[in-house]
Amino acid sequence: MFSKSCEYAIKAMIFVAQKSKEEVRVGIKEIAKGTDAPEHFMAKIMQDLSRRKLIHSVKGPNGGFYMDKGDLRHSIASIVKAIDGDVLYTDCVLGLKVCSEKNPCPVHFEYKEIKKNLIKMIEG
Amino acid sequence: MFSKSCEYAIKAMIFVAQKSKEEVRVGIKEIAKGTDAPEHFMAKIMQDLSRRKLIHSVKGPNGGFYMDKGDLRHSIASIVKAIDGDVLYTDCVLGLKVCSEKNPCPVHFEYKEIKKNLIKMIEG
DNA sequence: ATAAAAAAAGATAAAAAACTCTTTTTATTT
DNA sequence: AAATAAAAAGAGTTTTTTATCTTTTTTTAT
Repeated sequence: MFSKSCEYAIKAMIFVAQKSKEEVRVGIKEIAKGTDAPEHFMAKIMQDLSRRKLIHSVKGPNGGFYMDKGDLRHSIASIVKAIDGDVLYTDCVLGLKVCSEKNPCPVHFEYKEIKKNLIKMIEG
Repeated sequence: MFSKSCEYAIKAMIFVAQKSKEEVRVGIKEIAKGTDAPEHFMAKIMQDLSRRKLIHSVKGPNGGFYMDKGDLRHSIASIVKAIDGDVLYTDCVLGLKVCSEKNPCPVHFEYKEIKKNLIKMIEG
């Protein structure tokens, strides 16, 4: 459903969110350990999330990642969009290039409902 | 959601199913063309499907792939299971290793319903 | 200055996708 | 029957993508 990167990103955001409630900044090592993800891979993902303003970071000693009030309001959907793009929103489940209301794939209309729920889920 | 192989497999099965209604056997080339998939990659997938008895094949001149009455009754689910295994059935959407009723991920219960519908969709 | 941290760039490894070549089977032709 | 050719089956290689690791740079508190 989601890429590895995206799964790690979601885990990391949840992890940092919890720490941020305690007003604590967390370093990449701690995040990697707390989500059992490979440290350097996670580092790259955190950079992405920070570049896309889903999370805050401060460099230097005592630095680390944290989320402010605004960041905490972000949905899982915004993480997914940031990392995987919006394929979930736009693409046919069966991967057909031509799949639309007028030219539907065999599961088009059934999936339409499911997709709606999926989106509701990650935006909730 | 599904792997490329799986998407191709589904397309191929639909393609062959249509032809089989006309009592026609189709060769790998025709299948590849009809689904715009790479021919040799598709060949491998068709071998898989045939090995797993989801489709029939005959070698030699005028040979090709076809589906009998029984094959036509197969659901998309059986194709997915044959190619991708049953990750869809068993794994956590967020990819958590520990995710269960007792130890649920943040979307566990919401996804539970969605998964039910997804399964209904591909088994229908 | 020093050291601790993230940011950035780029290399390597693993997995998935795509391709090539060889073998086996079998209907058709001679 | 034997030879031929058409097709799938199978084994193995290359390419592409995704995931992971390494090294260097920048920032900043001490």
